[in-house]
Amino acid sequence: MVLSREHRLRGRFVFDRLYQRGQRQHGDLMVLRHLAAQPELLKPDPRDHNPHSCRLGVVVSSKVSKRAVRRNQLRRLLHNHLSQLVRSLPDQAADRWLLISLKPGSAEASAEALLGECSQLLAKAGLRP
RNA sequence: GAAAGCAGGCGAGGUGAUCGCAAUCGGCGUCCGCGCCGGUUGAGGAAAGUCCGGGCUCCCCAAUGGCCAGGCUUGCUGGGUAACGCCCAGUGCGGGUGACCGUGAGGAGAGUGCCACAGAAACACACCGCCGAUGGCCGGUUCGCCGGCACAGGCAAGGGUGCAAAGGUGCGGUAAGAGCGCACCAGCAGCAUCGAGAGGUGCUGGCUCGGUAAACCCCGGCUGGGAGCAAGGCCCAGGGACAACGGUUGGCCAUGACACCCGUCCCGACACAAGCGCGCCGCUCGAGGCCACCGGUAACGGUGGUCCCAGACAGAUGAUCACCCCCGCGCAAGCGGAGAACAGAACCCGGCUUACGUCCUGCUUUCACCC
RNA sequence: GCGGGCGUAGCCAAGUGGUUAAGGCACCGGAUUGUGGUUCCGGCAUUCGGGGGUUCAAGUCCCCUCGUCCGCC
Repeated sequence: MVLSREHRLRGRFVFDRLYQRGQRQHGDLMVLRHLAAQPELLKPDPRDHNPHSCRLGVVVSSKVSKRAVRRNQLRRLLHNHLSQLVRSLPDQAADRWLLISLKPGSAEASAEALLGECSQLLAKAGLRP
């Protein structure tokens, strides 16, 4: 299951704002940045109907892995996980922006470790199942 | 049967279901922004490395032609191609028992440079050595000459050095020797002949020339230069008013022709910051794929038919389940296992290189065994 | 997309085609000392990232490749 359009972070200004002002939760494998939603910064798209929905993003730089296939796998794994989480917690997640950046070394970690740490960081940020 | 060589194909098996993503088509609805429903399509042989060649776009050389400079791993011959440093066929050389494979393969007889150590000498020679026929000296003499010395001189066979010592081996020849003569081999030149050519074969000749050009270089060949889709174009928001922007990347000649400044209203999402388009096009139909026939040894070409096959912009192509297919165990029911590896489009093609690899197919060689 | 550099011992590194590839730190052994440090002497068995080629000879020249760092739009 891939993130749908209304749950994706889109536009350069959105990412600039998250990097500058987002609150950070650090883990061993990744960094979580989160922020209250500011819908006016989103890249306008007429097909996007819910500006207040939860917005998610996953960043996997080429320092994580030099091979694009591995980066795609990591992105899909986390997208799947986050997509299910957003569905299970619609109320807590509304009006939140979340950005996960993987650190170098996470390419060798197992799927369980990555998803476990992801849930842990989300809990620190206030998102508990 | 084993080992090996070559050529070629394939590379997320098939069907269905559920939840999702991207593009597109149709229908319905619409507040004209879009929504819903249904259909279709959705990574690769290397998409990679970026090592070459192009297409396309803009800038510069005014344009066209030419010359020079510069550049080029361009370098046997003939062909293929839009082009190539690629491909095909052949020649020579090298390797392998063989099938077959490799090949940067012009010139050292234009010039310059280098050839460490060793060695006498590395475009030039005599250390050890051989001889001393001819001269010279000494002795003898039957006055013909003989013996000795190694002074002049001759030689480069043998030894030694080295990657390499100037044709090799053998016989003759000689004072000793030497292509000095001869036979064979290798090389060179000329002639004849075969071939489209690189070259092959044969005959004759005089006997002879170190290596290195992936050292500089010479010769032949090719070539306008530069930037790259973040190219570039369009729309407008806006900006500037004698400033801004452009005149960026070789020279010369035909030709009067590159300037002591020139041109134009200009720039344009670029203009101090803030703010203002996270705009549109380019963007996928192409030297295109597949099939058949014809020409060609082949690379490839021609004709006809047929198909439309990713176009994102924080960037899609994913997850789960069931059955069938395959393998192992088992009489069977059934149980267990594998479907991988290398790897992810970003303007597009043709090559090369590298990574990976299972399965399959065909042909051939060598060895062993049987008939 | 375009372009550039680097790779030599555990670390930092020098190296006009020609002996056995400088040097420093570290490490090891020995000497000196009652012991340790300092000092002195000796050592470090380095496929010069990997493969292939040219050459009599390659760390050096040529080609391919791997890793790594960086620049510009």
